[in-house]
Amino acid sequence: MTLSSLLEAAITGLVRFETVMQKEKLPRREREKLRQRQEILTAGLTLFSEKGFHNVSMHEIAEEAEFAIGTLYKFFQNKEDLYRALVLEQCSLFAAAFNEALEQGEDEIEKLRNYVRAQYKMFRSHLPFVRLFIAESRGVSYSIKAGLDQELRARYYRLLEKIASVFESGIRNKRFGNIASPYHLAVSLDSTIHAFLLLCLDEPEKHPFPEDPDTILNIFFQGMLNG
Amino acid sequence: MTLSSLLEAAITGLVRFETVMQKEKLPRREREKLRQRQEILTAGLTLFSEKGFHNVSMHEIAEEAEFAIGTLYKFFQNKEDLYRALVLEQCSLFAAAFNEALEQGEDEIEKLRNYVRAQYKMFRSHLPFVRLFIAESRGVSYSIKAGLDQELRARYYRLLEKIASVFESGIRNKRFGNIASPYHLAVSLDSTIHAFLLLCLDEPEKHPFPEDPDTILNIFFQGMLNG
DNA sequence: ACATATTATGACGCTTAGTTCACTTTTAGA
DNA sequence: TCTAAAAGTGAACTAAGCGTCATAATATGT
Repeated sequence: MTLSSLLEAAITGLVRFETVMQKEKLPRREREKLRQRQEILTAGLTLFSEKGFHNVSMHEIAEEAEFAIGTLYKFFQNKEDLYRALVLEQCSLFAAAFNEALEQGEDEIEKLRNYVRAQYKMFRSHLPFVRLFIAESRGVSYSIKAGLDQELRARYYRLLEKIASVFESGIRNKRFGNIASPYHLAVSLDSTIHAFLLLCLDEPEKHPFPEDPDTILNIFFQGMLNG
Repeated sequence: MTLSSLLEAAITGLVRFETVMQKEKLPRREREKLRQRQEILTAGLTLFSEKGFHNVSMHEIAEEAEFAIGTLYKFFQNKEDLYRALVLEQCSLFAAAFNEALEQGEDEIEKLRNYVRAQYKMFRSHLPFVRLFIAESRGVSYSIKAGLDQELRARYYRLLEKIASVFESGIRNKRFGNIASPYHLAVSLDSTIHAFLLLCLDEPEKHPFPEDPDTILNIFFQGMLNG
């Protein structure tokens, strides 16, 4: 397995990056390179999340990562390439966590609870990336969007389908009432979770994220219409 | 009433811009200036929404608006100032429409229906701005964020409070069950509407926005838990 | 019609930042 | 130890675009 195919796999979301780094027995030099690459990405993440894509220069990233500018260009074709790699890698972590959560759990309700928990957990443990992503995953550059947004959007739709399939299965076996299309329910649940996380990001003490996932889920589980 | 105070009012969202332009009897030259200003803003909106803040130059805006660059600087201190004015003006239109919607309607349910309808209506009639806002309201530049984001966030929180008050009143007079805090319900409803609109923006034929507002509202009105 | 004030213009200066590449340093094998 | 290849470096090149300001055009009042 070559370095580039490993990177490819990591980027595609098949393998977690850490796993790649630890498990595979690459020649020492290759492992070293991979670690350096990672350090550059980390520096980039830090800076991008603090100041935004357009307000961070390659010089800054180089300085933060303690490399010369030229070195960055040994790893990444250009600034966009670096950014793209960074975002895709992080997104893969998120995707893996969410997919896993939706597969764990006895019944549909438990799967959904796990999903809410996973969102919160990833959110908390990856704040810089969350900030970066929320801030400008969509607005960075229309040329980046072309390559990156498409891939990410496709992934997001896949995730929505997966959530929808949980609702669908719950409706099929009568655990849930058939109050709306599974897809609509998925969209609604997911956006609600995000909204709560966003508010929490803004002012954690004013809008704390509910510890109990049912605080959110009950909005969907219990109807509010009387009479 | 001076020009600047009128602009101030328009920006603060107290008066619609068109109203300002038509009703008030300003000296001819002043009205002319206002129209020119508006033309520049429109040019800016078009370009920003197509290419994003950082990929549009002042030269381009000048060309699109058919003015010389220097002229833009007679109206706006700099590029950020222009952008800020643009966003605030558009946001005021949205705020006015949403607030009005939430005030019209016999009961709480009708108010919420009106709100959903208003969101869709504004969305459809202001697509360029929607695109711009979604794409990079947050990621433009951290210096803009400071001034603009704060103001807009405050407005958004006010809107959420207003939606929450509708839920609260509905719960108080027993029309709604007390299944979650009014604020949580507001957050959830609003984010759901946005999510639907967003999907619709991406692929209108695949994710059409539901004509009937109850398609969305029923997710909240009718609980889905059986047994 | 003329003079003066106001407004519009766009070539140019200056800064910033992405990228390159000739050179230095390090590594690895003979 | 020596040498060739690989990796690392950062000064310098280049491009882009913001904002200025001296000048031209236009409007206003006499």
